[in-house]
Amino acid sequence: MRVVFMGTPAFAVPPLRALLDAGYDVAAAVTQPDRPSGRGHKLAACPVKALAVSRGVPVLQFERLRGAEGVAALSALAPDLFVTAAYGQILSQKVLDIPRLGTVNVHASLLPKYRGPAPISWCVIEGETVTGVTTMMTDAGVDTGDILLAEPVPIGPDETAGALTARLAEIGGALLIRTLRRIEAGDCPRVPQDHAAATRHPMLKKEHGLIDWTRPAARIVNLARGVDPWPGAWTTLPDGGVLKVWTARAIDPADAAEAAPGTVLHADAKRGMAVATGAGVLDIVELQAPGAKRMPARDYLRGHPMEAGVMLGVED
RNA sequence: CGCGGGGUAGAGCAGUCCGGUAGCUCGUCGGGCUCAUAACCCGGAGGUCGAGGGUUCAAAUCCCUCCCCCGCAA
Repeated sequence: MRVVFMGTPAFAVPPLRALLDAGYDVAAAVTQPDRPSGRGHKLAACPVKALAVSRGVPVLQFERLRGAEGVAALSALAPDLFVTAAYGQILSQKVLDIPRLGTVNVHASLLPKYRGPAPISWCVIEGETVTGVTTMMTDAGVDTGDILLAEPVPIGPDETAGALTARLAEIGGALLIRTLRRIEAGDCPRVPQDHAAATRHPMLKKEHGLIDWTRPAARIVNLARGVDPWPGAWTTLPDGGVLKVWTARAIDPADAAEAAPGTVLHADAKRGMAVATGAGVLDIVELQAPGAKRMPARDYLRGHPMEAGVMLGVED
């Protein structure tokens, strides 16, 4: 079977590797164009491109895949199937019509829940305990196509989006191969989604990491997990600097503090850093100060004494 | 050439502007005190000050080059 793979970030790497290892004829890997990024605006190849290059798979990059140039280039490959995984562009009907067998997408949630471009982060932010990977036939909508196979995956209580992404990617690679085998065998299930039960979450933005101290501590813990490694849960220090909260736990203080949400209850190298929230207290375990790398809160406090009573996240 | 912050003992930092014996808070090791403790007291070990070059009687500190880390922006 002749396949064209489309994907860009790290999540798409295991699926592509699985295709190659399973012996599929991958005619090309399509990724988002290299963009100036990172410090110094260096041009960097995305993870999928890096893998494709190392395995000798031709790489195609289109500013607009649905443009005439993209359609022509893809048609010329005469593919049986498209496989997509976090590609980053919406495929037009004209593109979807190219492969004989259609387009299979690997999506990191149990559809129809968590449609959209950042399902893993949102699952963790929302405090889900189970998510999964779904393979589906891509149609003109976003994550709306018929479901092929799905595999539930439990989310660890302390698992971050980054760690979960790595796990789901591997599971997604295996599920993809099982899906293709059954398509080839002609016995792959295919059921329409229950659109009424669908939920959709947006692309993750920097602002999604902003901590609202009036929310319960447990929710802030989930936020920190869900936006790790990007964009990170953050709040502001009195001097305007940004303090990122990477790891935290919710505690139920016996001394039931009645401080306003955002108030630092204590912050020292011995006891760590505790902040009042809308419900419960947030014990900050790992944080990141301006210009520094992430580190245990106790380490940070050794060199940066902070007085109790400081307000975090106050208005500018 | 996108903008900015940083690299000093195992950890987190001060010292750099204005050159002159390497400091702080911890950790660690040994001793003491205490019914006890994340407590307290005494003592010790531990550092090519990111790398290389230059200036100087003298460089963590001033000048040049390079490496690495972080934030913003994408």
